[in-house]
Amino acid sequence: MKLSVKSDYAARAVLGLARHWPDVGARRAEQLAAEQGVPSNYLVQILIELKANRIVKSQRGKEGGYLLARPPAEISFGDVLRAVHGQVFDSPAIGDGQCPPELRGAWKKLQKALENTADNISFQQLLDESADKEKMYYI
Amino acid sequence: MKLSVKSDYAARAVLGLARHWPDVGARRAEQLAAEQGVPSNYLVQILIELKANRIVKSQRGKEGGYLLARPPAEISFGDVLRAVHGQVFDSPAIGDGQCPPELRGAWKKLQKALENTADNISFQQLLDESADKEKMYYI
DNA sequence: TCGCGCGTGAAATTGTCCGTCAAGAGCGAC
DNA sequence: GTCGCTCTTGACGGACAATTTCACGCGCGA
Repeated sequence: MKLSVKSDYAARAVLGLARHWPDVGARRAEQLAAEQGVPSNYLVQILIELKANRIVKSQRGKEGGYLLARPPAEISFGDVLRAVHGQVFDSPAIGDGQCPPELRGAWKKLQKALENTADNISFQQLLDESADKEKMYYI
Repeated sequence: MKLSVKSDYAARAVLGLARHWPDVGARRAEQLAAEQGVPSNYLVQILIELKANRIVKSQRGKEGGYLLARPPAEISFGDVLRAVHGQVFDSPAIGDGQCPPELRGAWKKLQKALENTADNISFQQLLDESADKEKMYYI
């Protein structure tokens, strides 16, 4: 029900990187953290998890930093959520044999609904939204 | 996002009570707890919250106990979830001014999806499901 | 008035989240 | 090769919520 700030931070970081796609240069973690209002030491941990799930890539050394591992259109909200938590949605009831089967079905329905929604939001869409909004201001 | 066992316990309790609707007698908390595999002292607290939200009623004294406050058809999963936690879905991002508006929109989309799904599952449906299943075994 | 079961709050325990820190390892520049 | 920059990794600790148990007061029927 209540999701952690971690997922929020992760989404912000990915969006921050997506805004520079397909820029060649990598972005430093600290810079990204400052820009998104996230404690940098914490963001680093999140970025590592994102990297383990092939959502971002990293580059060491001078001029190093992070960049997206694939185009924003191929990264969904669900991907990011699954990267930082194990799953998009989890209820102890689903794995509990004591739970009546009707209830388990209900929990799974909620799970499906959330996963489908999350998987259908790509970061490309978010970029397009902000682009549209700018255009509106422009007119 | 992992939701707590509390919501699971609450759902089980309501379903347990719904199975006896519209029986007149109240069901004792301890009996309900044993039947659903829930620590009884914890269940009592949950029942109090459910009562505060007009989902169940209580009766004191001998022959006392709990019973549904309204027909199972008028109790949704969303009602129960809102009773035990404050909201069905909450992200710190939604109330955070630092969060880019596109992201806030995305979080709200998830929120809406979950709430709609939860509100569209009534406990009457769950009762019907289990009835259907029994019928299938019967054939 | 007595017994039964609800009502309520407090305490103990546990676990997870959030954030920080420090030492290690790879890459490029010189 | 050495130096500086940056990621990498693991550990640590306080804060906070979830889970559970306990103790005692209250209301209802017999």
